[in-house]
Amino acid sequence: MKDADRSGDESLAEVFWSVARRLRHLTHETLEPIGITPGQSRAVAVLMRHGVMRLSELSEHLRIAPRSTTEVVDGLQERGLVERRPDPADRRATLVALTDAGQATAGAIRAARHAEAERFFAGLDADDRETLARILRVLKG
Amino acid sequence: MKDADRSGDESLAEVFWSVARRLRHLTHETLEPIGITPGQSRAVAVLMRHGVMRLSELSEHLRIAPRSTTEVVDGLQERGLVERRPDPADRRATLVALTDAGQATAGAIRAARHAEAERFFAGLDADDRETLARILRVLKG
DNA sequence: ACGTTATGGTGAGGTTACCTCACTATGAGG
DNA sequence: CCTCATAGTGAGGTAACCTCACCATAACGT
Repeated sequence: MKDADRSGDESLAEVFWSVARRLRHLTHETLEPIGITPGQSRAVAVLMRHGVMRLSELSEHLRIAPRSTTEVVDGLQERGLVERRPDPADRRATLVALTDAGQATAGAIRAARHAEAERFFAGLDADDRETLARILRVLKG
Repeated sequence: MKDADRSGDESLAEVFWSVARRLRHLTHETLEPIGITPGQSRAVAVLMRHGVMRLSELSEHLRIAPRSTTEVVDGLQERGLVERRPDPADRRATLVALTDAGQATAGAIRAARHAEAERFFAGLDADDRETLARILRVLKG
């Protein structure tokens, strides 16, 4: 009865949220052994890809408020994964840089994320994945 | 610069979250004039579709903890959209039913949601929507 | 019929991941 | 050098979840 219902209530948006929910749980599980939150993991990925940057710049990449970025960076700094340095070009600004430990962790995260994606998208063949990517890019706006 | 970056950092999962973010904001906007939260709206939809049910049953439909359902129902009750009644068959249980106002609001929600979906999925043709639905159902697990 | 165990709902309190507002220090333009 | 803008952060708030403990009631085993 429950299982029958569970496919019952669903508009496209509803299904989307079901999937989001599953992905969120999976991500949480994946990241927990590494001792990092999803938000922190995103920040590490950005820093890995683009290198040292200002806090404000990081918040643009993450698309969250600057104040929220402060918190993410605080968390990473506590874990010794990033460091703050003064920006020599602007004494108001703070640069955020991955430490060596941070770069090592970034590798671990990448591997874990990759494995997670494999598990999550296991039901889809290459065509479906590509189609999904295309459609999502449209919806991203 | 921002816009260029915004297409930069993205695995399939990242894009998925971007879309989720956009949908969340849009939904919030849609529901705000009606004075209802997204969670409450989901509950109303379930009640509209399946009629009177126990709180515990509602929490299964919503896939949230029973305690959380209590809160959603509290909110709806405050707004006069649902009422609680004792279950004649089990004195421990509480039935949740839409009031007349609740049913009227459900109609308004449906219309608003529909318009929202139109806006959100505007970039997709019928084929793409169907494909997306199929893929998401797979990912839902 | 009666003690044990399970279930339905909720109080209390916590978490996560965001937010806004106000403030300080600094920079930049007229 | 005075005014206005910008970078980061303290303080405090919110939404939507969660667990744990508890009470009332029900269901079961003997």
